[in-house]
Amino acid sequence: MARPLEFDREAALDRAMRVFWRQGYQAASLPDLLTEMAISRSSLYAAFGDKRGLMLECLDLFAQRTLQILARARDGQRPLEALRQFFDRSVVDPPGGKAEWGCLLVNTVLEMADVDDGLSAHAAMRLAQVQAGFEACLRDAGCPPAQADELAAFLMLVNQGLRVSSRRAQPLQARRDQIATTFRVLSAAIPTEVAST
Amino acid sequence: MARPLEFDREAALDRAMRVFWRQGYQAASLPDLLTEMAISRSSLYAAFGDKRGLMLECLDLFAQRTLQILARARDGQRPLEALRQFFDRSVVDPPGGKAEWGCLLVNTVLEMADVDDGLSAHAAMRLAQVQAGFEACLRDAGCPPAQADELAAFLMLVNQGLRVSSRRAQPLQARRDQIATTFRVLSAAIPTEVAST
DNA sequence: TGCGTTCTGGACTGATTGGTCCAGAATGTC
DNA sequence: GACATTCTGGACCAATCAGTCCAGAACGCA
Repeated sequence: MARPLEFDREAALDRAMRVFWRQGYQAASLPDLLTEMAISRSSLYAAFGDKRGLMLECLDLFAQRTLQILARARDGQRPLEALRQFFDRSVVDPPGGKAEWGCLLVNTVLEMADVDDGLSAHAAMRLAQVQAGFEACLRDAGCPPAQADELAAFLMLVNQGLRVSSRRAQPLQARRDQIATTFRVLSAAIPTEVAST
Repeated sequence: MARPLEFDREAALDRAMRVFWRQGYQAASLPDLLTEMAISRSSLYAAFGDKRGLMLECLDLFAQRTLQILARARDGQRPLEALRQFFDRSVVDPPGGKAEWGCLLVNTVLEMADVDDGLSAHAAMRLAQVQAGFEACLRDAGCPPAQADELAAFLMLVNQGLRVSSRRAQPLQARRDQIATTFRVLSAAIPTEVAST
């Protein structure tokens, strides 16, 4: 054995994720990535395979962090309040990035559909996991399964829409208003015993 | 004067729009565009300037058609029913394209943000016009101005979310369900005199 | 200290990109 | 029919892309 470590793989992956998040997959060139990650070409290929492999790991990392946000919000919080907090956090101060970059998963689903179906589908799959998180949260709130499924799909719709709004250079307040409207509209539509749980 | 016409500019623009719509701006290569448009390189540059100029015209064309759909739906229809019809149509059989391609404006806003801010902003501006169309429709339904503004923003949120869902390979029925949920939730939240107008 | 292994910087490659250019074909006018 | 003008196909260009490769540096072990 010799020369045991190379660089901080985790930190480099985090940096790469930020580049893909901000610029998208295609526009993120190797030089862009290498500069931000502060490693050399050979190191990248040795550690992550190729650009596509790096992207897959970034998608997984982003999804994992998103699920963490949701999990933390659920901790000791009324389920519906947890969901609202999740949206607020995503749109105001996402950890490790800027709200104006939207959501890496949503960005990738759109950008890579019909370009690299595998990448798009992978992002879509992770998005489905987040939706499952919404559903679990609604069940906790006492929603019957059928309604939890329906409303989770609706919340994912709103999540996707918000992430698009985030990239439209709309003022922060406009996005806050959209969240407020969503939950006002939502709480008017679900049984009161759920809304207040 | 000599050699008066060259090719059908309008038809070529329509073909180009489909390529950008399906593949996105960056992934649509000049060869891709030229093949689909069935013209030569020189003709494209003579008629549209460059790839970016062509894209700008495609965005305008897409926006114009989207507004037409909304206008036609409003014609002799209860305003709220017109909106529902607009969403159904967009998600089921958009004219000149496939629902699975989502919305060219939404796709472009996301793809080109932080890559070509001008293009992204142009798409966002057209999207704002569509939102203004929603607002006008709600006013027709008797919404007070403040509420029309708020709900139009909410409907745009749903529109954006639906267009993302369209690219997630979700079955058509799932998207239909999301529309149904949206309007069920929506009609529970607005004054009954508006909902029934 | 010296060996063996692993990592790394940078040169290199072939393919593809958007864009330019020009010779020649096509057409309306006289 | 000849000219002037416009359009078009395809060769061409520089720049950039992702990915490969190798010589040498860096380190652990003995």
